[in-house]
Amino acid sequence: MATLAPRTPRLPIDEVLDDIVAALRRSPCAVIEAPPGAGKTTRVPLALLQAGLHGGREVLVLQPRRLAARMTAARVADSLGEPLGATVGYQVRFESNVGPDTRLRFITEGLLGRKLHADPELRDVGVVVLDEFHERHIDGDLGLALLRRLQRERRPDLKIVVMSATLDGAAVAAYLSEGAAEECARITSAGRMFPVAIEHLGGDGELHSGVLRALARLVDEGLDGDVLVFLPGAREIARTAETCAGFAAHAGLQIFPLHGELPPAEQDLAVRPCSRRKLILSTNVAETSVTIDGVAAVIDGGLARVAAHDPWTGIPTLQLSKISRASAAQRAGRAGRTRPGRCLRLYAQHDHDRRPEHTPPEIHRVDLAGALLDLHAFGVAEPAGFAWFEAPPAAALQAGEGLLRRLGAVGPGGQVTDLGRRMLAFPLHPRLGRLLCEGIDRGVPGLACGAAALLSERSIRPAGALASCDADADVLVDLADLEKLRRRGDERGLLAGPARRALQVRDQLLRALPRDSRDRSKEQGLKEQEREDRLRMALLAAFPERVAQAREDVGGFRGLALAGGGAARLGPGSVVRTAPWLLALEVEQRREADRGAQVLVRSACAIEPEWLIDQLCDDIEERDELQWNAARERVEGARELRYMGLLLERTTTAKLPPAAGELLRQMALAAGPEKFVGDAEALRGLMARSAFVAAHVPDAPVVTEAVARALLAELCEGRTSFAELRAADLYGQLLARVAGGGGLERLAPTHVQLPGGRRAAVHYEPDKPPWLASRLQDFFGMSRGPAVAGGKVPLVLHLLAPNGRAEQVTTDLAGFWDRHYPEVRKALMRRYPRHSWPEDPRTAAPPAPRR
DNA sequence: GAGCACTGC
Repeated sequence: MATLAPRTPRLPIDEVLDDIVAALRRSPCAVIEAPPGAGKTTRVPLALLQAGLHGGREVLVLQPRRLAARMTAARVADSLGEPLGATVGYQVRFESNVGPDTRLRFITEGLLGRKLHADPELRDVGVVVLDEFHERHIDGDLGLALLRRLQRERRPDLKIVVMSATLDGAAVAAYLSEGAAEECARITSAGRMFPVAIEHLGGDGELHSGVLRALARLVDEGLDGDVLVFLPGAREIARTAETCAGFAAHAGLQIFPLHGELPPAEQDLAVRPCSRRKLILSTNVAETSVTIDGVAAVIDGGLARVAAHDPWTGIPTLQLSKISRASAAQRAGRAGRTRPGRCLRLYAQHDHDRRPEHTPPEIHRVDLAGALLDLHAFGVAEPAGFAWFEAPPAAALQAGEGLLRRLGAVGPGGQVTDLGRRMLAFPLHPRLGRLLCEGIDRGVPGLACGAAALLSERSIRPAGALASCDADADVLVDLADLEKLRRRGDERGLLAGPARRALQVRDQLLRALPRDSRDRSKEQGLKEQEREDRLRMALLAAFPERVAQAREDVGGFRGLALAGGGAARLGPGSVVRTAPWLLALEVEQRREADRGAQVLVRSACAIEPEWLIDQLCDDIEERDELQWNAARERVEGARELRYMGLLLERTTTAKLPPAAGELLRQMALAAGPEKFVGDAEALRGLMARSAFVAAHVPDAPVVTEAVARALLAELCEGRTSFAELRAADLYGQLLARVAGGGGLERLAPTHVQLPGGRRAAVHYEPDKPPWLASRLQDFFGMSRGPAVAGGKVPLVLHLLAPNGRAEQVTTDLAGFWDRHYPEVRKALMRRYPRHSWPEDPRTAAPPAPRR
């Protein structure tokens, strides 16, 4: 048996290694809490192996990141004086270094799911260690739940060890003990960190000038070492670099930007020791993924961009938010790795103290479709009843399940369909799995592999690159450039790293194709236009609800109306410049403090409206009964109704096959398409606001999707009208609970009645001053907040005519605003007591915090 | 004036 080389230094965790081993002999599970510097990653797995707890099988160590899996494996192998791939090995995507004698295997969290699909009993594994569990990635959460289930049902001998730096270990221990014969053991260790002196500088003014002030202070007070600055994004980094350039040069500091889009060589520059003192301007990469030695001081801007997923629209969001206290502590700790340090926070102490303790774990934020498909494949028919470590929000579960049904991956009984099984064979999001299956069925597997690779990895073009042509799809142009890169090494206009990674993923997908679809000669025999059309149809199957219709340009951008409701803009990098109908493939809803919510489409694909009808008819006509039900659900779903309205504009029911035509006709007869569209959207808004209210107001009435659907059914059958619904106070009640008064609901309808009896969907165009718009958005959840400019409230109304056509009208509701501002102000004062709220918004400056 | 960080046979 391998033993530690004598030169290995002692670490704090060594004090408790015997306790850990003893505990695991008694109990099947253990939780180890040890702060950074304790040495848990390098010592604990090895100690378990040396104690023989693995029973001759493997010890599997889960890491959140590939780099960590590789590096720690190398360090542990080195501590044994062995090469990698002997006793100690690692395995990450595209790369593996293990041998026949390997007993300690470091893998990424994402690989565990793949291993479980290959061998549901994990027969080669004796111990699983989940490292850095406090980061709470969805793969880690899901991994823990699946391992617990496996241990209880089929592998009582399997040992589960959870290691965490800052997490409250009690919750994990309770989860692992719940209903078990043996309690889960809990062991804590000291860490090894140097003290960091933290100061709060308060923050008014902009980030970049705040950084300069803090830097000047550090230099003034005798800075000795490097400075690490945390900023939310590349844009802020560039701005701060500009602002600090002169001072830094004067103080002998060299500036290094550090963020994810930089090529590895430039990232290395920021991390490596340097002859001059460094000023490193970094995003969150430096919080967990990259460690930098020699940092004497941290300047923390207190902000980060947080990615999430909006279950109500199915659109990914990117929101600038305040970091949690745990995250702030982690950032400060970066100054105390090798010596005592300082941390200057660009926000006030009271601001810090009021922040949430932890960043919400991924399971509360992200799209669950992939995780849910895995669960179904592991035999969990009802994910809502699954023993999650922490259950995801009900709305997200419903959205994920809905998407899986719609993609045809899961049937109504929660069983994985044949199509779903085929999708599971690929390491891709279910949408992209469907894209590949559809590409195979339509005879273009090669093109589909390329498109799926591009859509699953980060963009291959620099941010801000402008469209170079007018084409049918961004992925098609990207694929042509990837081909140039592959054939001739031509990197022009591309980001070399991401482009090569996309090629690597594409090749992996090509290898994963079923044997009988690997022959690409037939595909290559097709005319180019035919091939591309087939790919675009496959994309429609993968993104069925992301249909969009072009509208007039807004501020130089192509305006889009989304089938699911709401407006979007086509990014300037997209090549889809003229197509009237398209798919929004890569979408992002941004919300920044100083401007309203914006939906930006970065990657699009032109489609023919007839395909929409074809797709619907396919679902209705050609599939079995389960599919028929799914299609019916699709048509009946509130979101679909607007989509149906758009469809009805372009076609008549006469062109449809009988069943589809009948369904459409019945629905159209029930209320008329314009009513459909209006009421469905209003209901969706109601649910969104209700969810928002429920999150902020204890005991608020909640309108669940079931209730909303029931109401919708009543509307469709003519038993009630939207006006009655509103009169019944459900809608007003909810808003009143937040706003504390009547009248406000009239500021937030998604629809209004116009003179002449026309209905209009309302989209508030955010304008200056933006601060009020962003505050109001908090009230109305998903709806765009109104804004005030010089006393005028400009509103952009998308009028939906009975034929489904939308027209855009800008109007001015200044008088309306004047009548209601006092109520709004009262509510704002209650909600944001630390700010002073002007009597008259027309003359007001942005609110300043009260001293 | 428009792109946080990760990850998968």
